[in-house]
Amino acid sequence: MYVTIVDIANALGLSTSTVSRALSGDSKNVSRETEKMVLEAAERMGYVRNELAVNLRKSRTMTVGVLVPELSTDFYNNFIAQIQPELQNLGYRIIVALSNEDERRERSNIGLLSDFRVDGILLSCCSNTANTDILSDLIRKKFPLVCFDRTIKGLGCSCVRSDDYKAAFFLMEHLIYSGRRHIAHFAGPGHIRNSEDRLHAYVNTLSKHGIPYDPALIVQHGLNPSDGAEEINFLLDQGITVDAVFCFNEMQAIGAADALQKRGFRIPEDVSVASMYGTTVSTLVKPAITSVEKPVEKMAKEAARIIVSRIENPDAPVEDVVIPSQMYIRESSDIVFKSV
Amino acid sequence: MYVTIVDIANALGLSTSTVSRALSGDSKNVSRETEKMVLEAAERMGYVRNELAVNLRKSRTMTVGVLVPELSTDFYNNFIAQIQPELQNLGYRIIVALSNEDERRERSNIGLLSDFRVDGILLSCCSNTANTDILSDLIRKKFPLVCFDRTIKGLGCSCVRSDDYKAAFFLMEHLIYSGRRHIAHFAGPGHIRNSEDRLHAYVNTLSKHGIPYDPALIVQHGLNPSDGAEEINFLLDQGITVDAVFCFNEMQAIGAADALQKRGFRIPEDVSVASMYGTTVSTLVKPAITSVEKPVEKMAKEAARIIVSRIENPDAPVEDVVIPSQMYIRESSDIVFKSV
DNA sequence: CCAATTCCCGCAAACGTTCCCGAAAGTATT
DNA sequence: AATACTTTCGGGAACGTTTGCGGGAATTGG
Repeated sequence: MYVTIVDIANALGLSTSTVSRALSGDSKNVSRETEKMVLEAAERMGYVRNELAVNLRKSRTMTVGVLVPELSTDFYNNFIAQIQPELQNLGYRIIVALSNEDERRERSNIGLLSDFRVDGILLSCCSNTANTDILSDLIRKKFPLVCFDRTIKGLGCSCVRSDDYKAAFFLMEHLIYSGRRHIAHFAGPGHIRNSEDRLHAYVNTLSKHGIPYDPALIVQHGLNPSDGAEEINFLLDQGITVDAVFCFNEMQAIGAADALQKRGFRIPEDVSVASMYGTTVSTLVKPAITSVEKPVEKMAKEAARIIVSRIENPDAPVEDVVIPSQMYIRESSDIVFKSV
Repeated sequence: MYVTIVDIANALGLSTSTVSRALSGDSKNVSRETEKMVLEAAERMGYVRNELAVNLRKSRTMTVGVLVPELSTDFYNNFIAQIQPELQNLGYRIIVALSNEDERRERSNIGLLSDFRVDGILLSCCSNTANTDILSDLIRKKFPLVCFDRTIKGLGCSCVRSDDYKAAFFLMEHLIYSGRRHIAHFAGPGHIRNSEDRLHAYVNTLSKHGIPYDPALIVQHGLNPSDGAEEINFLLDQGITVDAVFCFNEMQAIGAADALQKRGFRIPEDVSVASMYGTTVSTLVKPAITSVEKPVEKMAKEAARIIVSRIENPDAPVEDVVIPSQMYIRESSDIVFKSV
């Protein structure tokens, strides 16, 4: 079906070695003329090189697997869109696998990727990844693994993440400076580092500004708009006073804002809403949601750099790069603007 | 680095053939005991089978390439999320490549996928795909290729798409039945079938209802919110009367709605806005945008079925399945509701 | 007890490359 | 003119697996 270097060699009366060398541009081991001849024949005969055989021989695939929990968030598909050309420039292709926030599928995907002999894996674990045995196994074997965005504590692998703590801190200070005292926090899934960082920031910012910390204001439920609505209603139904909501993600914030408006609250006059890591959706919605944005391009660049450095040198030092985010104050919390 | 069947064979004093057979469950050529022995040894020694070698030997990769123009739209990432388990059930894995709406990258990605010897390609071409020579080449070679969503006319390959014509038709009738006569159309990129179908539906629905067709009401610009805003402003600045906007996509519609409101128009009282193929964003925005929704799961199911049928039988008949969509009337055009 | 099956298993070739090694010829150095 | 080096090429093993073929041992039937 396909034409191989053997066919070319036969057609030209050369050996496969020479053809192989000509094709891979090993110019100092093959004469100008034969090289040209081979290249032309290859073109004419419609040769496409079989990467399978190359990889088998070289035991490298020049491929990195990107394993993400989902693709529906802007962050992940932007990240993938950014990292692909980045790695392509470095000579690597990517293969994307997704776990749909299901730990079992995450495990099976890791198996799939290593079956495929990818040279490295870029991982953002799913929200309920509990047992990290396969991961530590990979790391022990010095397999190039780098975590991004959602990282796991105590796993001795390189990771690139945004500075959740600082971002959450600034967001909280913004709310506090605009006069809010009863700030609810809709938390994220328990064990991933991001949730913890944000929660710590929440607590610490309150204490820094001498605002009493009330555990009842922290709700942990889900990540969708409907969850956000439920969470705010849960608080209000108990008669708890809330003048600001600090959400784990954009979707929660949108749902909460909607529910608040339905109950007659004005945003931001009565209640401010802010969220971590908004995307374009935050700007399209009314009111537009105040949020911090993750520096996707930078994260992709760093992740690409680190993974190939690990691939090319398994003993490269473990890196933990954190990349600062940018806050965008929008209508949902822009009290100063409104009061002017 | 990795343990192979040779290692297992040596450790057990067997031949590689036997080990291979035991591992691949060829139970009638290997005794119960040896099979058990091999399986245990494999487990114990941490054997993972090298798919590269398998594929080289079998000249199959059990992989289908999914080539999409982008990942940021809900449709594409949903499609991928849906098709992955679908194909996994059929024994295939997927590798995702994206062209970023760039024809050159599309071409190079097709090269990449065929280098990789994927068994088939699922393609949604990018908006400016002009020369289809490589595609017809693939088809001529009986390479399993199926187009989805964005299809190209005259290419003799199987495709699965939604019924753009009918969907656009119903959307238009909905606008007309609610009393609209000056309906603008924000068109899509020229040569892809979808744009054409929608435009035809636009024209035909008007004529069916005896509404004069005014070319000035058709604008073709871009696909983003800002484009939608520009397009509506372009019309209004000329003094053209518009009482409804029929958009190619959701983002245009959101931008247009926003621009209309900024100019003091009420939606839907003064102007209705409707769009093809909205996603959850359409429901989050205010006003929520009336749209038709693509049946992603069904499309993914069909695409999976067709591609493997072609892989397993290259002479399978060419199929062109169209899948009906569902209209959701939302605030942006819900005049009946408002007037009651 | 012999012939015909059946059951296991090993041998070796094959998939399409790459790359080490050596051969032959030419070129430069002494 | 002998030596050393360079250039160009072919031979052949190797990557890890599958699989057709053949053969010896065990089982069966008469």
